[in-house]
Amino acid sequence: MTDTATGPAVVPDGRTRRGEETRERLLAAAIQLFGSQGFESTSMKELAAAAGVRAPAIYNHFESKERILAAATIWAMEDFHAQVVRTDNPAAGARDRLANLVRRHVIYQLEHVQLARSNDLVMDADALRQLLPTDAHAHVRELMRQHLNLITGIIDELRQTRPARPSLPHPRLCALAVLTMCDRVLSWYKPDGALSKEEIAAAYWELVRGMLHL
Amino acid sequence: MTDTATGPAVVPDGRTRRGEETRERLLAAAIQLFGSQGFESTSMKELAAAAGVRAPAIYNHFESKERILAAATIWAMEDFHAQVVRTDNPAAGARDRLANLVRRHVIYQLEHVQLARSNDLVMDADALRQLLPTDAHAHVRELMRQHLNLITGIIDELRQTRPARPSLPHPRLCALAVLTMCDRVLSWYKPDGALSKEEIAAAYWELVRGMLHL
DNA sequence: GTCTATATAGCGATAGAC
DNA sequence: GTCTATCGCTATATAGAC
Repeated sequence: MTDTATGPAVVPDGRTRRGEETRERLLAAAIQLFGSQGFESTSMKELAAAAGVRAPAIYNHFESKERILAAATIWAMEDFHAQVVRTDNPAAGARDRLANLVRRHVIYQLEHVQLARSNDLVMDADALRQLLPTDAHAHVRELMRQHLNLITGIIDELRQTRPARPSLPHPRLCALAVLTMCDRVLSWYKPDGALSKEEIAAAYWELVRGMLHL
Repeated sequence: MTDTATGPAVVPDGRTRRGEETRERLLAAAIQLFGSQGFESTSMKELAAAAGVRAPAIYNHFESKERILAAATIWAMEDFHAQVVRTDNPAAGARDRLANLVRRHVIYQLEHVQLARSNDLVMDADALRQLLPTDAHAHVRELMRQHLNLITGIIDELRQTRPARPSLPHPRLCALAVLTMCDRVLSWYKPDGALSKEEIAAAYWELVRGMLHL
């Protein structure tokens, strides 16, 4: 039917209701399977089974496997952006804004493991990014750009309000380092560890704080 | 013939010389292609073409596609370990040792892009790690463990020699953060930037230094 | 919308000549 | 050791009944 990421603008009637639910189950399954196994290693048959249908039924909702990747990626990126980036309060102090952005980023990764892993897989691998249709590619890049610009601006503001140590790298480099660290929290946090999510986030902020000499 | 990573211990005679060269070209092609496209997206035909042979000839050197991944991964990991980890001088001061480990790690990533990317792909993705035969998996894990232990020990030593800020996270957490940052340098360093490799490495050390309050 | 059945293509891997 | 030819299988995607 449609393969836009945000879904139809109209409220579905009874006739299309089951189709909508299947579409959503397919998207959820895609995020789960692509994130844990990778895109190429997941077959349409496997994906369909995870959503409770047969493989050909997928094509009633998405025109190709790549379009499923695009829809799932955009959905996951938008969710991250809404919960981490858009909750920033520009009226607050720069230091609090950065602390909250780092904290929400880390907590998000820990609370949405599969979703975050799915995002990372697409963000990291050039190969996967090339699989995305150009419109989805542009959409995702724009969201990443906004996030990076936000962090860079805050770090820049912090540097101007206090006597910056001259050896500290350029704000954009610092912002990239912070984002990279937050993105990769799942690669070293072991859920069986003794630390809670909040403790991990606090430790993370402590590291970032030191890194930027705040 | 054989698919060990280190190659045969004897000097090859004239008869097997061409075979050795083909094997090495296959390994180099595997690192290049797996690193840029991913394992699943690279076909045996493609791999063979990059090495200048036909697909069936691969099976004279490796018994399966997974064994190529294992040999290429171990080769790349050993190379990294030899150039970054084993060059550590235990007699030097802790701070210099850490600085050099960070610097060599960053420079290595920048100078061996494809190789590093290949390593990262295997290290990060659980899916890829599961593709490795168990012996290769154990080998790789042991190298990673040694590296992490080395960094952790140095950070621990640094903390004991100076009045540590109590809020700083556990040495192992700090070590993981440092390693993660170094591993991901390629995700944010754009080669078209104005910074040289040495400048990138210096900026990186500056960030790590601040993070650990050194 | 979902199904069974199928088309079409490419995959990893093998057989056997040279 | 490398080749041509091919096997057996699975992949994505489509056709048409319901």
